[in-house]
Amino acid sequence: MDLENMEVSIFKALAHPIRLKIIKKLRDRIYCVCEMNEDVEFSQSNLSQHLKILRDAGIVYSKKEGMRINYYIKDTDILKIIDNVEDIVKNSIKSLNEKLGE
Amino acid sequence: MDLENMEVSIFKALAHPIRLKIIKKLRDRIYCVCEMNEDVEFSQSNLSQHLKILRDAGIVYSKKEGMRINYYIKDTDILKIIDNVEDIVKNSIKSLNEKLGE
DNA sequence: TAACTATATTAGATAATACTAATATAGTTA
DNA sequence: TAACTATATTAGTATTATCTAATATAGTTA
Repeated sequence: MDLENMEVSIFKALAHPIRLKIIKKLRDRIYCVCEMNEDVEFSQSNLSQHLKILRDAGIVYSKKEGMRINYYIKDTDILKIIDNVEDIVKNSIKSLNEKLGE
Repeated sequence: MDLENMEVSIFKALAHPIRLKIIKKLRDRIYCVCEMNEDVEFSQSNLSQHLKILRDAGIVYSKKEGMRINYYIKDTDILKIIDNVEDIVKNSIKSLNEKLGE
């Protein structure tokens, strides 16, 4: 796979509400799959598939620890991207509100 | 649309090789649609549809200038994200090569 | 070793996205 | 005003992604 496609596959991995939520959770601390499964509205197999997509994109990795499999952010640089996109959205809403208030 | 979904729609917009290529072109200078169409392997309507997706995501905007419609990066903060993802991919390849060389 | 726990994988249905070809729009030049 | 240029939109098809349900794996405890 070439550079361009690797970049696209990272964006694809980020481009889903469930996966974005998972990454944001892992920003704060480690989670095992069972914990993630708790506060999630969809099936266990679906969560597992999303985790695989994140693993394949090189964004997270998993480690067996005791009974559980814990997930970690692999490349914390990815968090910069998340921060950036959060800022972009917040700013675009802010400037929209300013326009409406004029 | 809530914040989370706006973030996802930005990532979705970035998650396609053609659209990523368009954004990278526009990083350097303004392009009209006709120019973009030239060095592109797919149909004009397809390009137009991708441009619409980028417009709808708030990443680019278009302006009629003379006969042409020129495209611009709307929010240059988006370029930081592109830069970040390029770095992430380059670094991951670099560290992979280092591991192989050990 | 049987039952249990935690997680992953597969198969198949449904939904979303991307593509091409055809058509529409709107401004321009002959 | 007819033909032309640049771009957008629509319709239909093909491809890809997502979801659920079922099944598999592998370690653990009774």
